[in-house]
Amino acid sequence: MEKIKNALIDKGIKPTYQRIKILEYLEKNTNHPTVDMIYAALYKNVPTLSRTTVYNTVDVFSKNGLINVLTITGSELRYDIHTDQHHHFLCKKCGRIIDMNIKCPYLEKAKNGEHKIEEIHGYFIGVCKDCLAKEKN
Amino acid sequence: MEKIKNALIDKGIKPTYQRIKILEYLEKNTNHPTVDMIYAALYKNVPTLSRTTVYNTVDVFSKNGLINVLTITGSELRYDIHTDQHHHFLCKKCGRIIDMNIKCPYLEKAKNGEHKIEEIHGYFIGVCKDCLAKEKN
DNA sequence: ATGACTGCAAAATATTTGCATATTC
DNA sequence: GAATATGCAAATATTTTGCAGTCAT
Repeated sequence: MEKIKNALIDKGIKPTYQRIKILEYLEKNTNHPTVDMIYAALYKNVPTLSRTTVYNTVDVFSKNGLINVLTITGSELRYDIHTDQHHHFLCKKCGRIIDMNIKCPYLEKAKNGEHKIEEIHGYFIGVCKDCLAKEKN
Repeated sequence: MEKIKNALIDKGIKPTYQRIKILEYLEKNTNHPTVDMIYAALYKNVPTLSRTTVYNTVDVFSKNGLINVLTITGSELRYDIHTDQHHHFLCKKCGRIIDMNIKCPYLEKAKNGEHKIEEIHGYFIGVCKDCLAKEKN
């Protein structure tokens, strides 16, 4: 918890109790949670927590590059601890988002174009291997 | 209009007046419109048109591969006539979505992985060249 | 102490659903 | 004529906003 606190201070973000808990949750849960999943999980231990605070906090975190925002499902935003550039796979059966470790030098090259590119996102949609296995039964 | 009608029949979609008009609009307007943009534009000439019908129709079209769904902005879904695989650039200043003609064989290779991949999406976020030019003034 | 953060309730926005009517082949 | 599509109104879900009170340094 002290480590997370310092990570926030380093970024110039005031390390409030709620923010530390939210960042802690995002570091432990790499399943790309929604705001509501973060809220529901933390509410048990932090009953005064408000959804508004979760919205505010993920907004602050993403503006400071601590986390990424995924727009992949189209119905809600999902959040992801910022690590090395990676892509995502959305299973249309179970709804899980799975990390894909693919390097794509062609996308990187686009940075030399006429527009100023700040973020690169890649994602795939299909059926994950677990759901494929279930289908066979 | 007859050509669009036949395109729908070919896909096994009943070519109703509303559907023809919506597909016609999407062919002419490659600016990746929202449902509301489609609705507002067509409402002038088709006053009985309902937003529900536009939602239904883009759903039918995307399921039949006539159009693509873009989740890039996170606040609403946007639609794009299906052409060759291409990627998108979202300008965070003006909100425009611009087509990027980049081929990325590395993303294609992911199809050989353990998950069944049906769609490949890539997008970039940044500041477009027009907004960059304006900033300099 | 002061400026930033939190949390509640209400609002705004986007999308979905139920159902009666209309349209297509 | 049967099946499908349309359109309205109401419901749902997500996210944003205004504001009063609280907390961190």
